Amino acid sequence: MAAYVTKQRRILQSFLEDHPDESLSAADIAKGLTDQSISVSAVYRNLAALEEEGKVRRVSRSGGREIYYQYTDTESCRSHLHLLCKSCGATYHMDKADADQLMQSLYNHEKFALDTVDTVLYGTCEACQIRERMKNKHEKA
Amino acid sequence: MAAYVTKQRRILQSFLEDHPDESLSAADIAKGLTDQSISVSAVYRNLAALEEEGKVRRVSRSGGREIYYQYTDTESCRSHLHLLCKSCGATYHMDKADADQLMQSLYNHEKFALDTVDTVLYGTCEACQIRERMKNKHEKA
DNA sequence: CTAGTTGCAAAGAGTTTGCATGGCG
DNA sequence: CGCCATGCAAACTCTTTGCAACTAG
Repeated sequence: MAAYVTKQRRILQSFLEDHPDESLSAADIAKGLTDQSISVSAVYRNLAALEEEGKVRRVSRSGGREIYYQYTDTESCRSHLHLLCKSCGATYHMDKADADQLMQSLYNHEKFALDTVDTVLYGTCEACQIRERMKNKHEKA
Repeated sequence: MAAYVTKQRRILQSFLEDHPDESLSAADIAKGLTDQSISVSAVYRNLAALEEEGKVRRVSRSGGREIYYQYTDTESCRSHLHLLCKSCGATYHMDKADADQLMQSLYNHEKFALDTVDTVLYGTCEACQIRERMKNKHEKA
């Protein structure tokens, strides 16, 4: 699958490493990589490869209208539930105990087996809540 | 927005009413409506209108690769967290108390304000878990 | 050397849109 | 009657693919 470590792959991966846990669209990535020698097709192909390797996670917002790629360096990530801020696109890890409790209650009450890889919880992170509160205040004034 | 109640709109809505809480792709819907007088564009346009009205919810699976529409008759739905079975596509409502507790812990521990409209929890429902267990048993045998 | 990878451009899938016609109220 | 919605086909966006040239190992 990832037999060769090509120049293009290194370019992409190093770009992603500079933006860990951010939500990047394919266009964002392509834009960040203009003037570096990598083609759009290579971006897509390597993104797909990295996704299979588990280093890149594909998420979507607003029911699939927007698609983002997120690079995650750490290995520990796969078992965590992820929180995605709709405002800034940053990803957070949910507290392990909370996640376990959620899975327990889901299983106990609805017999639903939660998939931690596919599930992403959307909302607003603390920084963005504050920012939005300030914006609202200004608008009202 | 939904000024006129046209024949096509009635066709679509009645089809959706026959498939409540199911995950239907645009193609599924179009297929189910061939030989009825409604065009693809009308399907898309009315789907978008129904979504704005809150009667249809757009969800996606596998990071936006697949997009589904779900019809929800009830009004009470908007405040619920939804569980989506990756296997059969059915939607379930999460127990209100569990949802509240989840939102509380998220807020207390990571100051994260969960958005119940955008968030969908993926996993496997009870029926599909049983079905998959049986399948595995047969494959091993 | 030889198989995986690249770039390009063409092909595809899925969805949206412009415009003339038709239908709801 | 006037405005909204429809159907059709063309346009669009995003992504994938075929193929010859290239390059890592």
